[in-house]
Amino acid sequence: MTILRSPRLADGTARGIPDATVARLPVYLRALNALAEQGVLSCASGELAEQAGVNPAKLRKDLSYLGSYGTRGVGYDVEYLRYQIAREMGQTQDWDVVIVGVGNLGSALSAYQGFSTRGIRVAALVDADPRRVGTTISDIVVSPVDQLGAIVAERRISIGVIATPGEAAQEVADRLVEAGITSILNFAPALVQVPDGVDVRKVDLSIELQILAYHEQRKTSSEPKVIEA
Amino acid sequence: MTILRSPRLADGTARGIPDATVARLPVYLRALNALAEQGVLSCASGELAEQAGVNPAKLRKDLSYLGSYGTRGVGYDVEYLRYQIAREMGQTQDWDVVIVGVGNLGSALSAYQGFSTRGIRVAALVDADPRRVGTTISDIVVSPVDQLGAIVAERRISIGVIATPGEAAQEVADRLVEAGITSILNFAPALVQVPDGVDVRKVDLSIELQILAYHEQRKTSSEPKVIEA
DNA sequence: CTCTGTGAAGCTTTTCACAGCT
DNA sequence: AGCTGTGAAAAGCTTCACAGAG
Repeated sequence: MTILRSPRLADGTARGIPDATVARLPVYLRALNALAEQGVLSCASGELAEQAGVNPAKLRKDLSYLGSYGTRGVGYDVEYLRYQIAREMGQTQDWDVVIVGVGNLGSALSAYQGFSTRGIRVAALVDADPRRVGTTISDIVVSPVDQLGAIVAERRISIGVIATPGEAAQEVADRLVEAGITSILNFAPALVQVPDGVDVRKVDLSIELQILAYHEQRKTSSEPKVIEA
Repeated sequence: MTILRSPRLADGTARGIPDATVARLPVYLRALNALAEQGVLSCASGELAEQAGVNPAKLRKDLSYLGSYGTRGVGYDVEYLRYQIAREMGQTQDWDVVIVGVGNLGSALSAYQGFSTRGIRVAALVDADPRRVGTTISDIVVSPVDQLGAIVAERRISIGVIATPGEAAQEVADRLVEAGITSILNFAPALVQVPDGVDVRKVDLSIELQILAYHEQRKTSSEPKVIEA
């Protein structure tokens, strides 16, 4: 898991945006799209921040890493800012992804409506189970794992999604890396080891619920704050 | 979105574990389970940290917020530590959750194998579409939205999962809150507003891929680092 | 000697508050 | 006057390095 960092390079365009900011830029993009749909042409940091669910100062600081795209005394041009963020995020092109594992989760991801409007295209599906190979899911024919290399090369895919059970995750990651994938989104409840230069992000569905359960427990158990004599 | 914080209370048991630590405790729990399955009875912070994919110092610091459960010169008793973390996380009980929206994602979540072993039980499914109401998914009959209050009260559910399209998210959140839910996991690509005292966590599938795409873009574009004359 | 538990240092992220542009 | 862009302060998180228990 390599997360490239270079806090602030002093060359032409400002480079090296903090991770926390990168994670929020897609949120701003969505907020700007919502405003654009409502016909809003221009907005102040406060309005955009509200749409995005962040504090206005944080929003301005985040945007300042990209450049000075606002107008003092006025605010931001919705369309212009939208384009600038999209460009910075690499969203002026579409990104093809391959999903490995077409069980319930993999199938749900293949059908997910939210991807296409965010520059993500599910380009290929792969599964190890011969009974699933050849079936069609969301208009895509499922390929066998051993064709991964060919698919990735032919379609120039650089992002892979692991949607298999935890036990298979490491082997799938190895195959993805071998096939030339350099970014992996891992939904399997397992750590995967990858060589330098390959990024991995992990989404763990149980962990999110476990964190909520923790807070839930504290809400109910800490209510009677009795001081003992 | 209320995230309760109280950095360090000086009462009996150490209270107020940092958010970052809470988010990692389930990872340690999984690592400990893996070690227990391999028959390992005791382990040092280094081994456990490796299993969990973190730095040993961070692991020890995290555990120190719970208490002193290790033995100097030796390490941690796997079973004992597992129990202590589980207790802290509220995992000595099972948590019932209700999933709203049984489209592809909701169905996948209902069938997700990883929940049961982590103390999460999908207790009810709800959908607004009358064609889905009454169908059975993963052995659970889908109920109509207007029964949410009754279901939540009867089964004493405190955690709700939103797996609807973005447009429906706010209304679903309102209904969940009205029904008495105090923790929400939101998979819909939209912000939801909730009153104080209700926790919301958000998982956004596109955003994770957009972040990977950003790093991917920089990998390829910054390769030829040519200095101009 | 080994490995934990933890102050202290270092780094990142957030928030404040205001100078400066329009 | 209004709102951005940003240094500087504050808060939070990670890592170091070592005292101290076994």
